[in-house]
Amino acid sequence: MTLKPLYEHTNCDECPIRHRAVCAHCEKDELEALETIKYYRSFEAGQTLIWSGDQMNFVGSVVSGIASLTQTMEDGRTQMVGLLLPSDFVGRPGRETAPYDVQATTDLVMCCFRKKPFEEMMATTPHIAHRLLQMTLDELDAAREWMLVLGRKTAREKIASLLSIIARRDASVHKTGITGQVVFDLPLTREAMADYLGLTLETVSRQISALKRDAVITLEGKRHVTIPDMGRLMEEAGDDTDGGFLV
Amino acid sequence: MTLKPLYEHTNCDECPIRHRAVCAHCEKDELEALETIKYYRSFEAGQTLIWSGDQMNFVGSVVSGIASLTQTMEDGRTQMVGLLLPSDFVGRPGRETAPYDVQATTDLVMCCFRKKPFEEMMATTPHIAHRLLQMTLDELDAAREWMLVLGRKTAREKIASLLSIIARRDASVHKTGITGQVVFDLPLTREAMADYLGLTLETVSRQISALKRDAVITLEGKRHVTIPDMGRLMEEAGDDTDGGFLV
DNA sequence: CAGGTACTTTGACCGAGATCAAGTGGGAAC
DNA sequence: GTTCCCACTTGATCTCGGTCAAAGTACCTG
Repeated sequence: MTLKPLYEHTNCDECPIRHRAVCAHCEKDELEALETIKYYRSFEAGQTLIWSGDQMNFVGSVVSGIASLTQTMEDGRTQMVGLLLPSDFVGRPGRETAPYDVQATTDLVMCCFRKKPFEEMMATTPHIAHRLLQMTLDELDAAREWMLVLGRKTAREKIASLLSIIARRDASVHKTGITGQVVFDLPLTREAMADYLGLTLETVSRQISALKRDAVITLEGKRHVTIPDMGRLMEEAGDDTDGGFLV
Repeated sequence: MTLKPLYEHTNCDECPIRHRAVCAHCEKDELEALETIKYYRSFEAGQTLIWSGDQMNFVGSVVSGIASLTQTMEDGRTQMVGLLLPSDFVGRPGRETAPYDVQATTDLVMCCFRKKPFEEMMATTPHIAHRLLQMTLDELDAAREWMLVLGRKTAREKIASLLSIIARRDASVHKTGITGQVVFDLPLTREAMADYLGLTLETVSRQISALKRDAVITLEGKRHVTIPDMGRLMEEAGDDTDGGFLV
């Protein structure tokens, strides 16, 4: 259970998520103020950072890795309600307790701020509050997109939707286009995908096999995915293909 | 198609949603500034205020009635992704085009602001921006709550969840407790409920009949609902009953 | 009052996805 | 190498909710 520090930078200038995180619009002096209240934490894959109902005493940004927000019913049924990628924000200023479990889906590094000082900064630093509003509105859009997926799409469309989102995000990070073929590693287990999509892991597995059989995707091992034709995948996802990819 | 003005007030002091809307935290002078850019509009039940993809040239608050946000796939499958009650905010500052259809589910009165001036005010009026952030975070929570409903609950639990939410909101508006029996009118058609819950209208109808048969609810006519025991309904919804009702 | 329209209910049947139950494969520990 | 473990795959069967179809009900209009 030894946690090696996976991060090499300690100041914001070298921060890989600097341009997208809550602090994106901060001026030099604001950034310096933030530096005084920030600290890094690492988590191992599978760890729960925060339990639903817990006191939240920090907020922060995902620096690397993936975190997920999960809701669980008494009988054990679980639904993932958020997938937090690098630069995404964790925590809710102005609220005492966490409404969901927050888990490290992969090994994870977070840039944390103690909650109180951060809230105080928000009040005095419009750039932070404004950026947080933008990010929250984006998350709300993403959540509503998922409501369509959960409520109305078939299992096959759900899988295709998830793959297409991961592929597009990956392409945008690596700055490769999304016209030709896209290659990436699935950062989620079949079970995590099932929890995200409101399916069982068996159905996830079956549908991935079906997409492979129909040459919509290619698999090397269980996790390494190649999408030969993004347009085809988007069709399978039931999305409008007439241009205009969001994000 | 004559639209009678359903609102009687024109200044913010008498506004019924004054204490909950975006303008809730505004000082007198800020309110006066808002008054100069605001105007009221009425819509009839069924009307579409904004089509997905449209230019949005106003934002605003629901004063009375109910509006809904809807996403539609090419083949006609639709999913409601937001239910906007009085005081809820419509529109997204900083974005050009609407991501969803906005429809009047009942007759509707909106307090509108032209978008440009409103965005300018937001930049100069921290009370508005801050309130909007709060409201957006609340909506995000609500959206995530719905993701659990859509992804993991049974048809019966879905209906019970919807009824419980409407009942609790109604109780909070009328300031009646939620311990004894709760009485309200369903503001949605069976089809709208189906679109909200990711079901068909037949299933909605059947499950409502079943809840009636099992004495979880009582119906007078199609829309007038009595909940004899809120605790029982919450159990049927699969929610934690151990206290702590949100909102 | 007759007829129309919009909303709702109910029935019969079917199929996508859940459930239950074996397997398979690959990496790590011994 | 062998064993264990865990993530994953695949098969057989069942079931909840969807689909198709037919009535029923309330309200509005002429």
